[in-house]
Amino acid sequence: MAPDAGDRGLGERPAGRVLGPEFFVRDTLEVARELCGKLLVREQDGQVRYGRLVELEAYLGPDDLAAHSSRGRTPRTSVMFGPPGHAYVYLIYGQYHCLNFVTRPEGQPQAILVRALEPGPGVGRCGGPGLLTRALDIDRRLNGIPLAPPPLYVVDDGFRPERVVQTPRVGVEYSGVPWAEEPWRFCVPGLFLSRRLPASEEVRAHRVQQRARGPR
DNA sequence: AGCGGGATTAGC
DNA sequence: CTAATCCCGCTT
Repeated sequence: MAPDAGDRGLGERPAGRVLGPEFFVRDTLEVARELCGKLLVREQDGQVRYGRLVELEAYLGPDDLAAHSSRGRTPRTSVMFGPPGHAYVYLIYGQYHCLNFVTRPEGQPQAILVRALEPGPGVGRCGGPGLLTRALDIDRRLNGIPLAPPPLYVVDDGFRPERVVQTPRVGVEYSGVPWAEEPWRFCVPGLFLSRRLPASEEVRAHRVQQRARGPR
């Protein structure tokens, strides 16, 4: 008899390597860049949904004044000060949740914000940090959990993006120079980004796509 | 106890 | 450009 796994539209775990603490403990900018193109997987009630990470921002606290951890350890930000490879989830503007991956060893409060996801199986529209968490039903219940299956984890399925573009981070103007200008937003050019890239990069991305499509 | 603001989004 | 919406962190 066929086992009932994979039936009823539950979906299956994507093939690949699950990224653990040894991946996230490294230099935050390096981790952010390498996360581009990896799969974010959400498991809930036996259901598996996932999408590909296409936009991430590094927050290098405590020195980085745009990072929550720059104001010291508080109940809200305590997870950022903890061990790597954990989810830091917080509520923003009273209505949206933002998902971060904690990086660096315990005591170094750095993290990577997930800003956009190219939707995969079971994932609807999700163009922005507050919308992708809604699409994957991620909220503060998941704050502080280790990134491991289940219920939330990252998979390297072997895909390597052709290009990764860096720009300044979004919505941190208040932190002032140089923090507001550091190019710590990492994007895989294409649709699904939370915001458009600088015009020069859009043109480049368009050319790359045309070349990939081929002439005619 | 009160107050101001925010790593966002949708709508005018 | 602005309202929505509420938790958090700091001041009183």
